[in-house]
Amino acid sequence: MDKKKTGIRKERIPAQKEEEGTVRKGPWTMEEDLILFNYILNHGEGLWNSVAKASGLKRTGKSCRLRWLNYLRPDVRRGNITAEEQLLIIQLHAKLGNRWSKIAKYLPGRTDNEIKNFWRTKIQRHVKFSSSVNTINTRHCSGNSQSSVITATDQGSSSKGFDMAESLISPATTTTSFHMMEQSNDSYWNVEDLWPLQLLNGDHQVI
DNA sequence: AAATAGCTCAACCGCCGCTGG
DNA sequence: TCCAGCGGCGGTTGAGCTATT
Repeated sequence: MDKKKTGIRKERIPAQKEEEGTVRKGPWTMEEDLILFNYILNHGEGLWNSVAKASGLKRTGKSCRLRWLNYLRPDVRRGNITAEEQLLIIQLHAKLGNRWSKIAKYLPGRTDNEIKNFWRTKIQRHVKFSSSVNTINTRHCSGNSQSSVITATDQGSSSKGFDMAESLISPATTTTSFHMMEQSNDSYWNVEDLWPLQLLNGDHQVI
């Protein structure tokens, strides 16, 4: 979305006093990204609590891990989920259910968060819409959570998932439901932007 | 032009499983 | 065996954006 071009999002939580020991929450700043990026480049992934402490970021280890995995990782791909990927997601979801991290493993460069968001915003809405219009037969698809429409409780349901995948990827639906996939690939600052900056080796200098 | 409804997605929360002491 | 710490995961939230009225 273009919102990403507009700069850093407003703090979700009102700017906290930067007291010693307080944990920062909300959107990451470019400076924080750079620090984390440099740190992981130099020390590698893992031991996230140590990363959080040693890097000087006032973030939790979890937050650092999430930021790295979902955004900073060099191999992360953003936006433009292809029709093939959509099909794969649908098929895998039919097999695996809401195992987003498992599904993500089959989609190199895609994060579980991205797939989860994709499913919720695109597929689930589509299914809801379709079921209300076409009364899709979902008798065999039992829900296992509030947010799940199709699940893998029935391991033999993969073919059903495939049926739905075909229906979703059909040209008609592709042009209607999926044309909104044309989203921008950029963000506030691209990860690529951090590569030259990492030469600064984490001295917090931001151009 | 303004209001508002709808959509997207980054980030948080809470739970669970694993591991080491 | 129990417990604490940690990482990983799935669900949820809400800010910011776009589209529509």
